[in-house]
Amino acid sequence: MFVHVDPSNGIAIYDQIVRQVKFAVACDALKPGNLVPSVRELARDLTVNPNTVARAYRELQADNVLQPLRGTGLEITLAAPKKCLADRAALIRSRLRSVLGEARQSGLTAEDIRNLTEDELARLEPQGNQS
Amino acid sequence: MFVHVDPSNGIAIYDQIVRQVKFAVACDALKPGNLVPSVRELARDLTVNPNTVARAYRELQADNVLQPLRGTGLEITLAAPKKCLADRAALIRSRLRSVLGEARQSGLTAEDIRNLTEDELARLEPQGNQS
Amino acid sequence: MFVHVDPSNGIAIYDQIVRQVKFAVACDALKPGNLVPSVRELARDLTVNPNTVARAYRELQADNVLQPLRGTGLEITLAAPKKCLADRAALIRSRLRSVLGEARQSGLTAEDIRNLTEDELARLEPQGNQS
Amino acid sequence: MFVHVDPSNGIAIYDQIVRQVKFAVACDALKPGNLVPSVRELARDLTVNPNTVARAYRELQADNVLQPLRGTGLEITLAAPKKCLADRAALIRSRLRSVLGEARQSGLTAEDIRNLTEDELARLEPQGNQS
DNA sequence: GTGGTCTAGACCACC
DNA sequence: GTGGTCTAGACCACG
Repeated sequence: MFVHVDPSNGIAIYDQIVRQVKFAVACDALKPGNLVPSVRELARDLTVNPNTVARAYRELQADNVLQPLRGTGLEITLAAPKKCLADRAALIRSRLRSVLGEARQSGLTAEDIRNLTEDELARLEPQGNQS
Repeated sequence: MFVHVDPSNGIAIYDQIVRQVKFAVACDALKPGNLVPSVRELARDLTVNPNTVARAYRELQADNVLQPLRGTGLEITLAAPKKCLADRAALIRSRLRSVLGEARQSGLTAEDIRNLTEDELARLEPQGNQS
Repeated sequence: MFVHVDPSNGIAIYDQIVRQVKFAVACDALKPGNLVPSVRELARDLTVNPNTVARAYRELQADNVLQPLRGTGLEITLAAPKKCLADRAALIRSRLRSVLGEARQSGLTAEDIRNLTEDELARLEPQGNQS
Repeated sequence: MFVHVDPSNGIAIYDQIVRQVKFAVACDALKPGNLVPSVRELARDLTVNPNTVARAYRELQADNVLQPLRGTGLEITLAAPKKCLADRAALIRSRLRSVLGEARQSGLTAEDIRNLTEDELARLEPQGNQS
């Protein structure tokens, strides 16, 4: 299963589902034409209210990531991978911008920030080396 | 005045006040022993309910940034500057870590991230050049 | 129900609630994962304003005793029992120290204090014999 | 001077003055017939609002610790020493009772409490050995 | 239903 | 004048 939710981490559950579906699409774990689990099935697996799953799927349809397949379920759209990758990149860029802006405001020099970044990149290398 | 709030930016008003006071302390704009504006005065200036300001000040007391002088007002504590600087640094480090982590997960190479960072730093240079 | 408040005993109502919840946790009457009564329910039971209960619960969250389950309620955290027991012990130790210090300052001998203590312990024995 | 106030320790300033005068009387540092400093003088020395000192003296008169000496000032009454000692003893007894009660409620045995008490008494011995 | 935020207005003790 | 507490009632997002 590609979704896990934590009801006590502050992020809305429906939003956790939305993000993880998008992430799975961005990673090619879900490809266009694949069916996502039914609302009831996913709700049971996550021990979550079906309304919550339905809301997540509704948002994913509004975002053109999912589309209904008449009488069958919801499938990943053709446009989804491109969209999810773009969304993710835009999100990262905006978060990076905001944290760098705050860092500068706090009096860190550009050099300080480069060093911090290298530190953190070095910590990340060993594991997720998808580059 | 060192506080401005935007009631429609998603962040709770009381929290905007908390953050800005801490920021002002971190910047030495507010020093230990200084009195912050009274609850009523700040509420009037921000056209916000006094309870909202009081809540912000209460949280700042819980964080040991403000200290009551009975019948007189609230003053910045001696420990505040150290605390606010440390908080700010820790916050930036953790946010940087999380955004870099996500960037790597999304398949960006360390080099991609360095380039993105340099782009954003270059955009920030002209203005807030406090380094 | 594990909370009773006395609006006229000098201690703020929200603080009475905070203390009693912590006490209930320290006594294992509330265990990690248990939900506390909803803000509105407890407010009704105590015939107190919901904001007052909400404030108490907010402080308990700040103290890492309660944790929100979005849309569901507030649960006792895993760390709560340890924290509440430690808090209580530390509180008692510090109060005992301060009263003994004052007693000595007032010219009571160690023996006087021992006698006073035994008197009071004897008065307490019959009732709350939880030892 | 026998009074020191800390405006930021949570206890009302007027109350700090009241307590310290009573304590000085209980210790024989102030004896019946001694004059206390004038309101203005004490207010200047403590850099405190004269109203605050006046209020403290008013309470001390109400408690029959001070009495006006026509056109001269306020003097310690004859009854003051006995009263201050008794007050202090009563206060200590009630605080001891409350902390012991809480300790028992928390599950400490009488023996635990005796040990705690001995520990704290031992810590106090070296210094204030007025017994 | 749940908690979170905000407004409005009251009363208190303290300086 | 100051902060602290409490009440009352509104609106929001979430499940």
